[in-house]
Amino acid sequence: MGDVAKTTAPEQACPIAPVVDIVFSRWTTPILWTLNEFGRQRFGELERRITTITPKVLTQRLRQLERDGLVVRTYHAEVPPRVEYEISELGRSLAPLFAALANWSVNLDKVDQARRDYDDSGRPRP
Amino acid sequence: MGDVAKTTAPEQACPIAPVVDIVFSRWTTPILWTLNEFGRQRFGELERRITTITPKVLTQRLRQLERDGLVVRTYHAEVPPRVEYEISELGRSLAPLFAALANWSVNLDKVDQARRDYDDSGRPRP
DNA sequence: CGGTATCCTGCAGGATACTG
DNA sequence: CAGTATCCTGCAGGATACCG
Repeated sequence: MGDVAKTTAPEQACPIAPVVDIVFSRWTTPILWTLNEFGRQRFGELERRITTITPKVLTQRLRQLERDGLVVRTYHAEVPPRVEYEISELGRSLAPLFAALANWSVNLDKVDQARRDYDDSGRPRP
Repeated sequence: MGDVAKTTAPEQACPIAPVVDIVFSRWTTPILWTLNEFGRQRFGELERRITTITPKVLTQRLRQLERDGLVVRTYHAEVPPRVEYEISELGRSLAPLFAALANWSVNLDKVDQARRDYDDSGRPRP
């Protein structure tokens, strides 16, 4: 014991921050969601479904997710080449999390209302 | 029916994206977590607990969270001024979500392992 | 088809200084 | 104490072009 001191990560006394970094970094949510919803699919399909992402960024994020073990990449050495991505077992273990997120969506209109209240109550105030 | 076409938000066919934007935008997690853990507290306390955040950014995020109805700000017109922040009812409704996140932390070492495997297996490969 | 390689840009967020 | 006000910078991510 001793060397895995965890270094008490600077910005976070917050134990969930590491998970957030992995799961909710930019673009990862739509990618994982899409893979989870539509199953194994090719690069181009993902590109078409996540309409505003560029191939460069899609590649970057997929690599990151693959490295983190959340996504599995399968390369088929054919002509033309075919690559398929699917969510891994570990990735699938996020499902309850995503479900919880989806459930919380019922509160979105409360957020909207709060924003309206805040905005036309002239805040920020002293 | 009809007018709430949802506009099929460009980047997301993904229904959880809006929640992610609200709850997991930069710094909001440690702030909400801290407020949830240590209860109502003053600006300075938050600043000290979230060690690497600057006052400017802390203010920005707190305002955002206040506007979204997740945090309540109370201003006491004393000398010196005293301001307290606490998590709102709506904010507290995120607790199960955070719990789910915390639970998933058990998988962090799997992620670590996956990274090690990926890295010293010489990937990315064709 | 499934990516790289380059170049470029906006803007989140840091540093620093000041105030009601 | 609890913020603003300024200024400045890095780098995530867009646009575009090309390749095995």
